[in-house]
Amino acid sequence: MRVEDNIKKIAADLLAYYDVHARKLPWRAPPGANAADPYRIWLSEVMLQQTTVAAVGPYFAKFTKRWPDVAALAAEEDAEVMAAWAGLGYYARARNLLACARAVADAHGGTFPDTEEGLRALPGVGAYTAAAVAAIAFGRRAVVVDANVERVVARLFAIATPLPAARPEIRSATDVITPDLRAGDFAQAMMDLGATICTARNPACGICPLRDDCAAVLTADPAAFPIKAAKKAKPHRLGHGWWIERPDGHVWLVRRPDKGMLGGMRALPSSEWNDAPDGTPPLVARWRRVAEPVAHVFTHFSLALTVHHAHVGQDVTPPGDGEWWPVAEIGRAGLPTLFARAAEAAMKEGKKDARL
DNA sequence: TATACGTGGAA
DNA sequence: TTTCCAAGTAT
Repeated sequence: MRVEDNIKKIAADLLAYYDVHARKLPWRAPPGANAADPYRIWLSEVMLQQTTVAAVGPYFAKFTKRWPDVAALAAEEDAEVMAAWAGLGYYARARNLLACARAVADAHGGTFPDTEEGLRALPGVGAYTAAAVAAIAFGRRAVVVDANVERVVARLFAIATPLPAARPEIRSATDVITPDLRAGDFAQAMMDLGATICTARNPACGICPLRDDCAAVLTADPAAFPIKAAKKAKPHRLGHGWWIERPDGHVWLVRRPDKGMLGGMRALPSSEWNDAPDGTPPLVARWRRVAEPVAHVFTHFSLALTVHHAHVGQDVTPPGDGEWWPVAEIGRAGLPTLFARAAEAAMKEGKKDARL
């Protein structure tokens, strides 16, 4: 068989597999439906960045119900969107999501650009997302490379170069096997394959539709591809958080700066997070320390947050910008997971305190 | 090119 | 328990 035929066989095999086994996902137009809605495709792609399908599901449902189109999202207030995103992580995505929605609503007349280049210029839309939306929502031929595609392609061609150095090689190999027609389906098929068969661990090579096309399956350990550079050790940091409660059952919440960890999110006042954080509370009060620090693991460090709890007078205002939030409504504040856990620990401590 | 940036589930 | 990993982007 000629090389070009072999290349075409890969796309043909994969699309045949997809026609039968495509996962049914909320952001995929059902068979026979009208063309995909670019808003829903874009929203799902942003939510899915570094995030599992299972985690995205409820958030996608919530967002599309509350904000059915890009104009509705663009018109929403920042705090509402940030709170709705709380718990999903990587909060820069939520800030960029709003910026992008407003750019589309204002600068593009409410319509998403339909080219990779136009999409790429939007906030929070990188090489992957631009290619994915161009292909899936607009039927463009685009080379879509995410972690699934990287893994599948590295195995198909047994690419021995370690990541991240292998990226250019993987991209051009993906370009070669991407068909002119159905590039969107091809991309989604690659991702389905990577998520269900060509998985990172214990790939199911025995039932893989590309088994006959795969170089790695002929090696001793197909799962070893792609080769990856060793990871750095994760440092451990300490921090303090303060739960300041008023007699009328309100707690003091701050909004974190846009840049940095948990940027733009509501939070408890807290210290810097490092080897030896300053444990000086934001105000003078009778502080109780919650016995067990809240342990939390982020992407590049782990944190033990010591939570402190105090009741203050009704007329007290802690320093800095913030707001009094009803404790009974703390679930609606949109606290990121770390601070949701800290709040939980503080409230537990508060009940103990009340019994004394 | 390397680093910052969340979270929860699986092995 | 620990480690890895999931539809990446911005700087």
